[in-house]
Amino acid sequence: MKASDREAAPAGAARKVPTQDRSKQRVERILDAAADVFAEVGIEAATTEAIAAKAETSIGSLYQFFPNKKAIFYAIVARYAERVRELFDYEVAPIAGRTWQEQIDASIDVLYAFHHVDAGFRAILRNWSSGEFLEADDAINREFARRTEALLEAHAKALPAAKRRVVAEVLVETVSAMLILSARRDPEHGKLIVAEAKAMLHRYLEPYSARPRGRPKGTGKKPAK
Amino acid sequence: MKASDREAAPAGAARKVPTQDRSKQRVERILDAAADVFAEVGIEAATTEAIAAKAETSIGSLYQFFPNKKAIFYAIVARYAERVRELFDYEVAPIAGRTWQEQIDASIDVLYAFHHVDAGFRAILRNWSSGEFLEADDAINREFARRTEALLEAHAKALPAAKRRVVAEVLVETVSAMLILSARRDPEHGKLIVAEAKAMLHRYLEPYSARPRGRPKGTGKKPAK
Amino acid sequence: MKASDREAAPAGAARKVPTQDRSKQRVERILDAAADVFAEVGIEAATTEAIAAKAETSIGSLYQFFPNKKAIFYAIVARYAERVRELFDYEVAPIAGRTWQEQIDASIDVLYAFHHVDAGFRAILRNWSSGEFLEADDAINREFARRTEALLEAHAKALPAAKRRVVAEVLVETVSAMLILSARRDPEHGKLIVAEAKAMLHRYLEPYSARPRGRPKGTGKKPAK
Amino acid sequence: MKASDREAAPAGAARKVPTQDRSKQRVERILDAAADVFAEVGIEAATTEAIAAKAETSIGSLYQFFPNKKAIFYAIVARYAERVRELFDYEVAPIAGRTWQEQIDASIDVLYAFHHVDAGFRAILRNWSSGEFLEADDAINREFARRTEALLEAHAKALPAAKRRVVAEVLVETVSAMLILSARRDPEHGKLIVAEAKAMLHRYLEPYSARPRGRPKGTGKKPAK
DNA sequence: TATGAATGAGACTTCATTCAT
DNA sequence: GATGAATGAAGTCTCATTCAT
Repeated sequence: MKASDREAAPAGAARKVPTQDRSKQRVERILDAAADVFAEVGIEAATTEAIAAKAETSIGSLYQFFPNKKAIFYAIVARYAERVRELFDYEVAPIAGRTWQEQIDASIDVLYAFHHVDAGFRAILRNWSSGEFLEADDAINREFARRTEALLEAHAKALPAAKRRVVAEVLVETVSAMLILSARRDPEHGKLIVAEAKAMLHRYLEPYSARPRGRPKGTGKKPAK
Repeated sequence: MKASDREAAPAGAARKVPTQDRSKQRVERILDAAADVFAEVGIEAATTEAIAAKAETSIGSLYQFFPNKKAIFYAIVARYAERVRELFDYEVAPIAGRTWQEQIDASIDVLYAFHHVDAGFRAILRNWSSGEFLEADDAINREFARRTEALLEAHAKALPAAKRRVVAEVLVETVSAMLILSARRDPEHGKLIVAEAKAMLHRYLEPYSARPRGRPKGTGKKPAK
Repeated sequence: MKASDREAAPAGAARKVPTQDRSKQRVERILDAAADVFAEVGIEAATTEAIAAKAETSIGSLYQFFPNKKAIFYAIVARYAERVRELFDYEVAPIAGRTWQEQIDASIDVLYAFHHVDAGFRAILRNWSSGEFLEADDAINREFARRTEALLEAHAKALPAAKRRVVAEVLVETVSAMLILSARRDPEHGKLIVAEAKAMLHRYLEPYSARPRGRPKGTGKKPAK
Repeated sequence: MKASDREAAPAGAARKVPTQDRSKQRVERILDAAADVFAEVGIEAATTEAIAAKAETSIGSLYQFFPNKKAIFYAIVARYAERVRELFDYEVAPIAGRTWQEQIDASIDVLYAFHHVDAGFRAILRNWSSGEFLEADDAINREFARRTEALLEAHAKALPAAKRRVVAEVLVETVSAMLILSARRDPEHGKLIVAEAKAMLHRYLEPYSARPRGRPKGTGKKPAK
């Protein structure tokens, strides 16, 4: 009657805050391993044992830091959200002075590069995701969306605040979908897709962009009929 | 989907072609049930037994028609692809004479309505999906893409044939992503998302649209740059 | 993420009512095996796997009939309660006409014999019991107590109804304790214990026994000091 | 009122705490903690880690003093046996001059009070117990039994020495069972049970009690009758 | 052909105990 | 000595699939 005493642990955070260096490293190793395993077999099919094995740890150690499999998933999501934040801070923020088109392109390029290179990120992003993990899974996209709203506020002054959220969501999900799609095709073709995505977003945002004056009629609405 | 890895059966098609009517009905009942179960608990969490129970059959019978769980998934995907084909044939094809914008909108509306109404379709579309099922999952989107290429051929004469495939893919994945996103929000907000999606695609396709110099009224837009 | 989907099943009854003969037999085999295992290693230490093995079944079959280990325990308890009921019906009830002392003795003898012979009964009776099973464990003693109250009603007319319950409880727990104690000693000594137990209960009940007349002072109360 | 009170440091206590003493304190802390944990979750469900945590030590230290979990259990049993001995020495022995009924009652009262107040004692006493711990478990009852035999020797002169052991065992197990039973009912009802237990034992022992007219001086009580 | 009981690999998780620091 | 991270055997339970009836 051991395993059944489970109490549906909160699953929110690490079970034990790894203060010591060795522990912190081990947690990182576990997360790396989990990202790999998720990438290889998918999130549902990933087993805690496989993760522990790839992390070269015992299953017991894994459970010392994470109360259950879901917690590992959450931790990975959080880590990727953080990585993406950094990516934007270092790669996109510095060009804030350029045109908004350039900023869009830079954002996409940065994400494309990371997505291209990091299988774990691909796995997480692809996973919209089955049952258990559904709650957590758009954490990353929400993070993107928040960023995006801020950018819109700066560049799309013509856009009513209320609409900003919708536009941000549309942008983010579109980029996400395009990254996934491009990863499913060979690199050559994948790049064409990214290029098209950029074009699409440029055209989509054009009417919203702050354009001091001279837009014919310009609310961003299509002229009736 | 653990124990089934043992056999790795071909899984491609029904184990037995149901020539008899009763069999065909039973297969349909199983697929209906499976769609329901997938919708309720997700594809990985769906159990063959639950599917059989909802279909009011025995698992034994289920396995008479499908060699394994994956085959059921494939069959459902195929069935939805067929449904979508029919949907386009009946709802979109008839308005082939209207403007391409109207056709885009009609396509989206039709898909939105179906997606909105059919939980099984939502489940399948959302599932890009975990490991095992990955191979099958864009069958539906490929079907969309084929349709879309045909439409582009008719309307986007300005578009080099080579680029058509990319554009079609982009369109399809975008629509798909927007449907999923809109289903994740409350209906009110979901409709705003769909509206934005339409706007985005209109603007995206504008430059590709056949533009015999005398476009009836123009949109007031000047081609970019 | 399979095993964690557990929903704390009701655990009350068999998961599947075994209607067919083969199933019924199997359930019996499982219960027999469980009783044996419980007897050998104790209830907490008994493993479902050991039970299945001793029943010469697969663990899967075991779980087809019992949602969890606790349910097996409950089922055994219920079965023993039933057995004891039968024992009383066949062995004690027929001598209802004799003196109450003879009925007490017969009851104890019957229980002693069963307890002596059935290791599973010993295991259950001994188990007052650890944590999880506490709720269920005096099911048998409650059954005894109910019986006993009925007997008291017939024989101890002098006893206020309110007190009957207490007396019945005391009787039952005492008999139970004596059986357990006697089983812990060698048979020789064990019999002495049983004899003493009878003597004790005779003397205890004496004042309560309906004695038409001529009891020296008799309300059953100890003479005022 | 935990074990630490037991030390009653010798008058001229050294100011330098010898390491041995510190160890002893730590052992006591561990035992206190273990008793608490046993009481809270049961003996099988108690984990060494929980015990160490409650004792504010590390598991490492715990294993420095106890080779395994069973040893902790044994040590607690031994400690409770000692406590009971003290209880009798301080509470029952002083009234050795009174009637044997009063001594019985006092014994029961003392045990009832301790049992009522000390959850750890309840946990131990209830645990007759699962598998592993079975061997140790009647250490306490043996301690009772020894005491009881001595009392019988003094008061039940009519009782053949050979029978004394049996009677003592019967007494002890009965008292034990009654304590456990009373603890399982609400306090009100529990007290009725204890009262009945006293009555039962009085009547049971009556015939064994030495009843020579000339008991030394009597306590002013006149023997019944 | 249909049924559903039976199977058992394998998933997740716990916890007594060890051992490097 | 003290600490607590690490270990991994073992436990409970699930579920895809088979096969006797």
